[in-house]
Amino acid sequence: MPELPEVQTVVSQLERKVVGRTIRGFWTEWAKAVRPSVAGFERAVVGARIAGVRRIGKHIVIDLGGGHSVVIHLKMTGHLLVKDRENAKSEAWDDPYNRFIHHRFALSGGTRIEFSDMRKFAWMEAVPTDDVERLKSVRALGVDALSPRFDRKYFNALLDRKSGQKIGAVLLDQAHIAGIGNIYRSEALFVAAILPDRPVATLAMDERARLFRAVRFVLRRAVRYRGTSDGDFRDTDGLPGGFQRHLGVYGREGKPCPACGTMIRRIKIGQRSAFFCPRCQK
DNA sequence: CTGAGATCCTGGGGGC
DNA sequence: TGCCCCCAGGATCTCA
Repeated sequence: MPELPEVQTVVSQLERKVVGRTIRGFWTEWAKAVRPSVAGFERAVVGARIAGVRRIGKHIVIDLGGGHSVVIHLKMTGHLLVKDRENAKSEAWDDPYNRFIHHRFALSGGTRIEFSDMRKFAWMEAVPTDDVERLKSVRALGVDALSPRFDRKYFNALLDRKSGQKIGAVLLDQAHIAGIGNIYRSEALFVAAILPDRPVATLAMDERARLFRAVRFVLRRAVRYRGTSDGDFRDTDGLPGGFQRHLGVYGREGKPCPACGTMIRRIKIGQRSAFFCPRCQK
């Protein structure tokens, strides 16, 4: 599932491959995912030059020369695939991703961006660039987990406010810290050696400090590995990431903890699975 | 403010 | 082998 590291991987690759190109055409077969409407979207993007690509939490923002931006959320199974004349026949484009291409951008120079999404939860919206921050789903975000604004002070103030909640729930809430999803909340808590259902109020100062460092450490490391392809994440080349080989606990229920060999367990926190080692994490 | 549950989708896994 | 059911998951919305 695309979380911060996966989205950052896509954004970095798009920056390299499509900035400077002009959008020549747009096609879609799933209008529900296109806002404000297919016609409005087309008007904003066709003919515009791609000026830059950036990330806000798990959102991808493609800034266009004409004063508009395209905001994209990949949700669980969205993929952006960049195909050009050289790689169009690559084996990496095998199913299943090609089967679920619902939108396609034709760019200058024969390049295409194909948007595949098996579950059809992903969406994109064309808005004036000045209004990106005012988009409801962007405005609702807390501080990005890898931005300098996410610091110990912010984290401490947040935990002071959320003392009654479970730490696993706080990490997942995008309104507090943007970018952490189900994979990296479990991984960060494992690295910090803290149980996911600990009430925030029970965390000692050294545990808070450890968790803050663990969040940044895990996310940065996952970005370096081009994300986790536990399920179906693929980068813009159709290639899986590499961080799944370095997961400590996520998706490993019943398997031995890499640190101590104890069986990894799973519980529900905030309606979602949280994985942990009952021995390493306190 | 908080948490629970439903919703949006569809492939895949488990059970029979 | 085949069918049915349920689950996964990000985010939003409604309801208690």
